[in-house]
Amino acid sequence: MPIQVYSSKERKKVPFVPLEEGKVRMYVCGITAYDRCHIGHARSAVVFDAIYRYLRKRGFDVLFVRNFTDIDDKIINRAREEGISTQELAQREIDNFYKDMDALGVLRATYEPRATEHIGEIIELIETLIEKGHAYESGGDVYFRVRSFPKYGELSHRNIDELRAGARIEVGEKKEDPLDFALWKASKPGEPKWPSPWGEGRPGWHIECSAMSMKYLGKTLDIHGGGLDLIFPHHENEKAQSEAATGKTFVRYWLHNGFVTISGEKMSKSLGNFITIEAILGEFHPEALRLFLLSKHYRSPLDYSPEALKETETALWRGYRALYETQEILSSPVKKRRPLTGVAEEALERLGELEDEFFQAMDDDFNTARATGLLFEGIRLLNTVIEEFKKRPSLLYKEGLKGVLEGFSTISDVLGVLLKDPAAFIEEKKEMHLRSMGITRDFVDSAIEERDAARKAKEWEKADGIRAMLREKGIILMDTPQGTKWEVEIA
RNA sequence: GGCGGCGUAGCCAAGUGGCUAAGGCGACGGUCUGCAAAACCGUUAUUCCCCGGUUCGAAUCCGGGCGCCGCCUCCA
Repeated sequence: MPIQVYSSKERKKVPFVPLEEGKVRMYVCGITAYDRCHIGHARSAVVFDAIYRYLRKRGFDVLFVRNFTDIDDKIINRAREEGISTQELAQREIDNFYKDMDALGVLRATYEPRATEHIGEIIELIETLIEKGHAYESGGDVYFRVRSFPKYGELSHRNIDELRAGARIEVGEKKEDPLDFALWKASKPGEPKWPSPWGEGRPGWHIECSAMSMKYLGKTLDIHGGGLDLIFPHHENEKAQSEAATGKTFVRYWLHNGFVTISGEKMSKSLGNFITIEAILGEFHPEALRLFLLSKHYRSPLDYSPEALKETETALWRGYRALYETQEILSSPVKKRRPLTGVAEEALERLGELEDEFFQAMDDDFNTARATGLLFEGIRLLNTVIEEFKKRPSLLYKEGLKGVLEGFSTISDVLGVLLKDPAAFIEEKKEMHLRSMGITRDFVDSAIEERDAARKAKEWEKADGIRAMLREKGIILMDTPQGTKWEVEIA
């Protein structure tokens, strides 16, 4: 069974068969580098990162391109406001992008091209379009002649006549038709500019993606992705100009992720209600954000709230705790080969089935929501096995767990969560907490010692008092057969 | 006006013709514990917005209704 993907152009799930067997050419629209990334950018990046990871896990050789738009109106305006150059601004925001993406575990693409580094390719493409009659120069600008491309509207399912009726006609219009869009813009005084056959200017927004995707991936891509809002006009225009230039299908599968809403309202830069990745990471673990973004199907809207993210973080913790205990069992010195309990045997068997089901889930239009369900079913089963081991330790548990852990790690690899060393993850959280509370490890340790003494003397009131005191500082004690351990309260 | 999506437990969320309607968070009961915490076990949707229809059989398909949302403009 091949992978099924929902393609926006067909508006249904279709079998995914790449152009060249075993190879996937994938392009995802990156950011316009003029401001910090918000949670919507995070969703797009994380979703396509999971898709990228999955395709690789599935054995494809994936060529993945994610671009940076480093020249456009918004960048020019913002740079002017800040009194810096557009290059400085773009570079700063690209650095910020990497900071956010690294925290979220988003892998680097094979190529990460920038528009300003491909002016030559852009000009060449525009020249081709002019030669073929699909574009025209007008007062230093170059426009794409939309009506020269009959299939225009095919992707976004828009009727060209209705679009024309609704388009506003600007005064002093240089276009032949209001629907035509700019491929090249003549530069105004003081703006960044590049020489071209039509005078000094800069590329329009849509043309860079066509030029760069075709440079690195060829005339036909397998997957082109981005947020739902890019379908029109951005992707429609990309498709039109690319196909007009090459006469070939530009993209075989168009994938679009749904929006992030905040309290049910659409979030966007223009509405000003956006929340940055940086702000969220000040409060929550980046992995919790990543898991949250993957916990719903990528095409559905996803509503953000701090409460929802806290729930996800709680669940993530449960996962790391289970992994930590699993690790302890694997390194424990048991030698006896006592038989597994029936409960443990069943749990291990079910655990062994999870990987196959995970592939089924991801094959079905990258259903990461179902995949996260399987991940947590796995966590519960792992804990079940751990409980049974504690009752009657046996070497057989170690062997059983080792065998099952590989399949489990396939899931966490692709989702990009639960990958850290559990002990280190827990320690990291403790360090952060101690620092923010302004207390030292010694303080906690000596309080625990004092409490242990009280417990030995059966001075329960005193012992409970110490526990309550630590609890107020967000530290939770756990009395185990191996002594008292402590953990940090979540969020 | 045109196009599209959604409505599943207290909340979030999979499932789109037939296995016990995944999973998470929360709540309650139990095991463990001096008491807790963590973890596990059990309970928490006889039913999937409402009304009709198709079918041996529907949360899933069709028709109608109600409610919510998105796109059609720069935007992940």
